[in-house]
Parts: sequence; structure tokens; C-alpha cells
Amino acid sequence: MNDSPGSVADAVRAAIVRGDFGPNQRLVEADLSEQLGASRAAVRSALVTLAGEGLVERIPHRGAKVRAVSLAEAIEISEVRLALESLCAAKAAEVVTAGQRTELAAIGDRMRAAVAAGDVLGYSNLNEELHRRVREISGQRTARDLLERLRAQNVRHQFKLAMRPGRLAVSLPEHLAIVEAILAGDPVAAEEATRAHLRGVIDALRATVS
Amino acid sequence: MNDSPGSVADAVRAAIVRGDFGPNQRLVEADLSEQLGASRAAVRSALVTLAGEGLVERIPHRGAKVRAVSLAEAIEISEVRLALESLCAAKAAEVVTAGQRTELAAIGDRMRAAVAAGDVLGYSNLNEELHRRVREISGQRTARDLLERLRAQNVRHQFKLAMRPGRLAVSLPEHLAIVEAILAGDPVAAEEATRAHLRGVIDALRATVS
DNA sequence: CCACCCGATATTGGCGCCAATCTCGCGCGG
DNA sequence: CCGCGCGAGATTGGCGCCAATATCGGGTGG
Repeated sequence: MNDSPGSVADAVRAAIVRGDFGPNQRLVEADLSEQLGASRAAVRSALVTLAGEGLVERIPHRGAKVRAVSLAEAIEISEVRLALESLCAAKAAEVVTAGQRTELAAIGDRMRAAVAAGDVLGYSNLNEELHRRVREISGQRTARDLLERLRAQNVRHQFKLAMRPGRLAVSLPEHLAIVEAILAGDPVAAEEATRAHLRGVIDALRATVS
Repeated sequence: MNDSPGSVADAVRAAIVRGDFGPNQRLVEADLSEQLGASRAAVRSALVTLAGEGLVERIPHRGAKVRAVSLAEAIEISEVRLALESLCAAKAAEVVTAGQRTELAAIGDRMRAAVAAGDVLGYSNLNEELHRRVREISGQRTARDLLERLRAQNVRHQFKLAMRPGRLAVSLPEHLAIVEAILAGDPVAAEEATRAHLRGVIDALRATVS
């Protein structure tokens, strides 16, 4: 009722990212219309938007379903993330302010604490928070928007990866290296640390094949 | 009449890229509906799609207009292109087939001929064709789709850049270096040649400020 | 017994109307 | 003469209905 236009897209996107709607699940316009209390036209518009974001697939006269991203596609997405996040990290290292430095350092500390406590879920959230803050600090709006879309497509694989035993111990030092390089205001180190981190992610995804 | 669903988006996109619709031009749903012979709902859906692609801006209750991308945004887009096209070039060098090699070599030859003849327009088309083929050969669908969207946003700046006197002489050897590296099957050389080329593009865009 | 065809059902796509909202211009008052 | 408020026009947003199409099931014939 109090929905502003476009909020249906947000609601459905959140539901997909949250996992309420699983891969390949059909999204019937009438059902969503009732669940969200929105008109069918609004739902349709939202589905068009989400199709453009790569979160749902729409087949003419056959309806929409949430897109199931394959492992190969997850690797592709991670390759693009490597290229774009390293760019953002380098830019962030150049323009980071004092306040942002303390913020990043705090995230690093909380990551250490989460790993020490074995808090996988908390670490996963911090992981997302760190990457998001780096994107925002970089000021590269184009890259930021694209990366946010790719992240939404990849959350499921990302989450499965975080659940793998021993993953935290590998991931933590990589993230700390990124934080340290940005704190030092060293663009090339930040870029290389980010590249190394995402190479690790890609290798871990590849290892899933075997 | 014989429009398949989604073709309205293609028609409007083509019109924007072609320049029939200029930056900041208002896109009134009723007018487009009549021009294209499509229903207003179809036009609306197309505008939502194009808004997702960053080609038009939609403000609630205030209509849609074609997005005017600023010079700063054009530089951002080119930075992202640098990151993604270098990735595609490296991958293309790894998987290029014999048939694709001859095709790329032919494009290189035609570029040389166009520069020799002073054919700026023909060179601009070959430029687009070369970049597109490299993206396609790479097999990186995610990067390819993103790059195609970015290209559509940037055609105006790209075209203005191509018109600058002396630009061809600078651009040609950079493109030939990319072709040569891919023909040689050398991923790191292809990546570096592409980076160098797009650094040149970015520098040329920056020079527009002065 | 199996394969094919055909009809019932569910779902999307399209169209017209009406309400909500914004923009622009006119008139009023200071 | 200028600023402000208000109303008319234009445009988008939403809703209900109907047609077009795909899917699934049963029935029939070989």
C-alpha cells in the first residue's frame, strides 16, 4: 500500500538474494501481485528490471523464473569482479580519507575477531561490508553499480564458498592485505592484493568442479 | 505490427545510439507508441529495460529522457572498459581459432587501408567491429554483455573522439598491436596492448577538459 | 500397449480507461 | 512592476478485462 514505485523490484530482489526464492523457481505475476499487495503491472515492470539485472529469466509467453547461475558463470562473474574490484581498490587507495581509514581498520579488526570466534556468518557479512565500502570509497560509480549487480547474481555461490571448512583462514589474510594497502594509500599494492584475493576465490570455485 | 515483444526496446536503443534521439531529449510514451506502432505498455516496458541499461533516465511522474553521459562518466566508463576488455583480450588470445585469426588479420588490414585513405567513418566502424570480435572470441559472456551496454552509453563520446584530427594515426598502431598479440596467442601481450590502447583513449578524453 | 492428437486450463501479453501527479501559464495582490 | 498562488493541460501510473499462447492431461486410433 505504502509502496513507492520501484519498491516491488527491491522486494523481489531482496527475496531472491535472501534465498526465499530458489533458483529456477517460477515467479508467477499473479502470485507475486497478491504476496506483495501490488498491481500486476507493477510486478511485471519489476520483473523486466530484474531480468535486466540478470537475476531472473523471462521467456515470452512462458513466464519468469529466478536465474540459476551455473558454476561456469560464477567463475566468469568472479573474473569480472577481479578486474573491476582491483580497479576500485586502486582508486580507493588514492582518495581514502582519514575517517574512512579508521572505518576500514575497524572492519579488519572485526574480521579478525569473527575468525577467532569461528563466526562464519558474521565474517561473511563483514566480507560483503568490506568489499562494498571499498567500492563506495573509490568513487567509481560505473564500476560500483556493475559490481553490485554481479554480487546479487553471485551470492549463492559466494555463500557456499564461505561455508567451506578452512576457507576463513585463507580468506582473512587476503582481506587484511587489501585493508592494509588502502590504509597505506598504496594503489598498486591495493590493486595487487585485490587481484590475489579474487584469484583465490576463482581457484576455490574451480576446485568445486573436481 | 509484426513486432515481436522486446523489439521496441531494440528500436528505441538503436534510435538513441544512432543519434536520432539526442541527449536529454524527452521520450514521451504516447509519442513513441505512435511512432513505433506499438502499445503504450510495450513502450513502457522498453523504457524500463533501457533505464536498466543506463541509456535513459526515468523519473517518477516526470517521464523519461535519454541519458546525457558527462565527460567524467565517459572516463569512468572507459576505465571499466580498460579493465574488462584487457581481460577479454587475454582470454581471446588463449582460445582463438585459425579461422578467427584470419578474420582478425583481415580487420587489421582493412584498418590500415582506411587510415591510408583517410576514411574516418570506415575506421570508426572497423574499430567497433574489432573490439566486438575480440569480446566474442573471448567467450566471456558476462564481460561481453557488460561491455556492449557500456559501449552503447559511450558511442557519442567515442565518436567525437574519433573525429579529432590526428586521432587515427595514434589509434591505428595500438589496434594493430592488439591484433598481433592475439594472432600470436600471447595473452599477456594482448592484455597489455589493450590496456595501453584504452589508457590512450582515457588520456585523450581527459585532454578534452583542457 | 504405445504414440499422437486435441482440448481444457493456466499464465502472460495487450489495450483502453480513469486517477494521481507534475508542469506551465495566467491572474491576483503587494 | 514583480512575486506568489492557483488552476488547466499534459503525462505518467494503476487497474480490469479480453485475447494469444504454452502446458498438461485425457482420449483415440493404430
